[in-house]
Amino acid sequence: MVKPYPPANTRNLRRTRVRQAVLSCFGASASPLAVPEITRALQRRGTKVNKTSVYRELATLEQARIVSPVFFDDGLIRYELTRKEHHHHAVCLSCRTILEIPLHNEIAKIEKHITTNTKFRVNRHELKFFGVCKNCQFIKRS
Amino acid sequence: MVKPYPPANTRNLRRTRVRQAVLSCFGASASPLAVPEITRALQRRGTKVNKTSVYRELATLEQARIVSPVFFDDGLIRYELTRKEHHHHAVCLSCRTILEIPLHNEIAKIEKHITTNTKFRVNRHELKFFGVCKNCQFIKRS
DNA sequence: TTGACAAACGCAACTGAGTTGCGGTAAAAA
DNA sequence: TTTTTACCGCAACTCAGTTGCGTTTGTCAA
Repeated sequence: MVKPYPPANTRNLRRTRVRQAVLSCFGASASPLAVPEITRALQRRGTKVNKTSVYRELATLEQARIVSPVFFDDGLIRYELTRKEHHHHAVCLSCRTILEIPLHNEIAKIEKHITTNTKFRVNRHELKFFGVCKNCQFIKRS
Repeated sequence: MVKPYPPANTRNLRRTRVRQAVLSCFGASASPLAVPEITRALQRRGTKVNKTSVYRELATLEQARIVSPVFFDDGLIRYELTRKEHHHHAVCLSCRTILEIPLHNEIAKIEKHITTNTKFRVNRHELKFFGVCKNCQFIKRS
């Protein structure tokens, strides 16, 4: 299990059926997950959960800093376990696998450049790459 | 009017009421526009348009390379007039204004770095900044 | 162990973006 | 003017995400 950072606010977080089920999905997946994916995954393994509960569970886990939202271009709100190190994502357009790419220093430099040049105060950024992963480059497509 | 790039495929594009109305919105706005925004803007000025027509119009304009989609984190698909120069966006979280920031070389360097290190072939990327623009930094909030 | 209380849950109904099918309208060519 | 077909509007739909509300359940204190 990955340790959350910053220290999660787990006060008042009960050990419940839905919570454990949702967290187990994150433990089993390398990629960020959206509600429909979580719901389907749990249904497949026979765990019945209401979608409203999953939405609320993710809101709770986000507030507790246990998960963080990730946005791609399909309109879904995905979540991943909160990490200490800021990182970026590379989405394989063939198999939809999501690679993690840490680029802390490079972007920090760019942010400084923007602030000094345009007076826009940058709070946060989002950077993602779309392309084809190592594996899929060697797979013939029908 | 900004010249589109690459050269737009305007064959079979008729000069119609909805098309002119939608294009006029892009001419009047510095920020990327989503369908609900376009529809509301046109209604405000008394131009009645069906939302389905606007969706289809944007699909047509995108295929003709006249507009390009832009994605932020609110789930809406926005569009802007296609530009020759690739650029990035900075979203002011206070007034929702969208600044344009060209960073061509910096990101190209990073992409090369990724390809050589991870063998992930990058097709395109998306980079956006969120923060407070120059103007809003000097406005007191209630 | 039990009772109380708040957190958590499920259900139904809703919102709002985006899509589809189809029949009617109109721009532009013949 | 006629013909062709791009374009348009309407109704009905899908699907992610939200809200209200009544019920269940985990936890803690007595």
